[in-house]
This record gives sequence, C-alpha cells and structure tokens, in this order.
Amino acid sequence: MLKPAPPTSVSELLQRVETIAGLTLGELAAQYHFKSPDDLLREKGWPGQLLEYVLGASAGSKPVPDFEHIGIELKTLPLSYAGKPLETTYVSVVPLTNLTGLTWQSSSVKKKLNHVLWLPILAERDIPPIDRTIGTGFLWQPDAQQEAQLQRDWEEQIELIALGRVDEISGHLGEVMQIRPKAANSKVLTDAIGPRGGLIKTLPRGFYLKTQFTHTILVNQFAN
DNA sequence: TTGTGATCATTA
DNA sequence: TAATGATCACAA
Repeated sequence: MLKPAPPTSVSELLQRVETIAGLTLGELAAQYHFKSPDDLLREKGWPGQLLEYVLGASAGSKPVPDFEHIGIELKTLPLSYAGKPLETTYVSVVPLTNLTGLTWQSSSVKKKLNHVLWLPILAERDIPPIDRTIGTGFLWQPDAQQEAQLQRDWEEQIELIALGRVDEISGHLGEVMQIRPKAANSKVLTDAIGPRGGLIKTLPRGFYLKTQFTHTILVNQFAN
C-alpha cells in the first residue's frame, strides 16, 4: 500500500482510527510494508512511527502537530492487561535558557496538549511488539482541572529552572507532569542557567505525563 | 546537534 | 512492582 495522505478533516482521521482498532501492530505493518522488529530494544519509537505513517501524519521531527492541518497531536498509550498505562508519556523538550517572558500560555506543553489523539495499545511486556493490539483511539482536550494541574506543574518546575536550580529537579516533582532526562545517553550536555546566574552544562530534559494522569484520561473517556 | 517517536532497565 | 534515570533510531 502507498503511504497514506494526511487526513483533511477530523472525521476522516477518526474514520481511519476506527478502521485499525482491533488490529495488531504486526498486521498493520504488513499491510503497509512497514518494518516489524522482533523487540523494541533498539527501536523504542517503532509503535509511534508506524501509527504516524499509517494515519498520514507529517513525517520527521518538526515543531508542528502531527496532523498539522487539523491541529492534532498523536500519542500512543501502552497499556497493561489491566488497562493501565505502562509508561509515562513524553510531551516536549524542557527549555533551560532564555526563559524570560515565557508563560504557560505560550509554552510548548500547552500547545502540544491542546488537542491529542490517544491511541491505546495493549502492550504488556510479554507480548511481542508485532502481537500488540491497537485499541479504540479517541480525541482529548484537557478540561479546566487538568489544565490547571498541568499549568501548576509547568510553572513550579520552570521557576526552578529560571532560578538556576535545574540540578535540583528530579522525576518525583510534579503532580501530573514530571521532568526527566531526554537524551541519547547520560553524557549528552546542553546549556542551562546555573546557581550563580551564569550558564552551566546539564543533561537535556523532557516533560513527561505521569501514568496516573493518562490513566485518568482513559477512565474518563471510557466512562462516557 | 537537536527534537520526535518512545521503551528499557535499574533503583527504591 | 512502580517510578526514575538511562537509552535507542531517525530526520532535519
């Protein structure tokens, strides 16, 4: 099959999502002649890349939503047999310099999470990647409470960074969204504000949604 | 080199 | 066993 064109409307995207619900990742990959690794030790991003391809998301790493025309971000959500998220969800890189004037409203997190297409995958670790089943995808936008939680976590941790205290941040901070390393390995360094106001070198970081938060999104969705 | 797609694997 | 810190492939 040819590479699918980007969906031109939300309803078209949702139709495609319905079509793939219930298939395994391996079945989908075979249909589109997409590679199928035996494990994810070296291709951790494979589920997301396969789904992006099949649903017609813009390829590559651009600072725009996956479905640019309709402003929707695609996120796969790996679930246990019990239906709980197995992993945190990466959102975006954490800015560590040039924070002056940066606000929640103008933040990358706010933009990224404005409109998300969640695609649950039954992805317990004892299931080989190709046998993992795609669930029912659904659109989500943060409600007032969720946005308030995200904003509080963002502001609290960005303030620490602005104060030059990035090295005091670890994954335990944040009620629903944490900051953790996001790099090729622990030797990668980038600029950040230091305790005396100058620049220091530190590990690149990313914002991640905690599993408790994505689980709540899931429960709300399938309760309605 | 940096950002996007994430999961791996050791620690607590 | 959940969560934090570490890691991998690829594109631009």
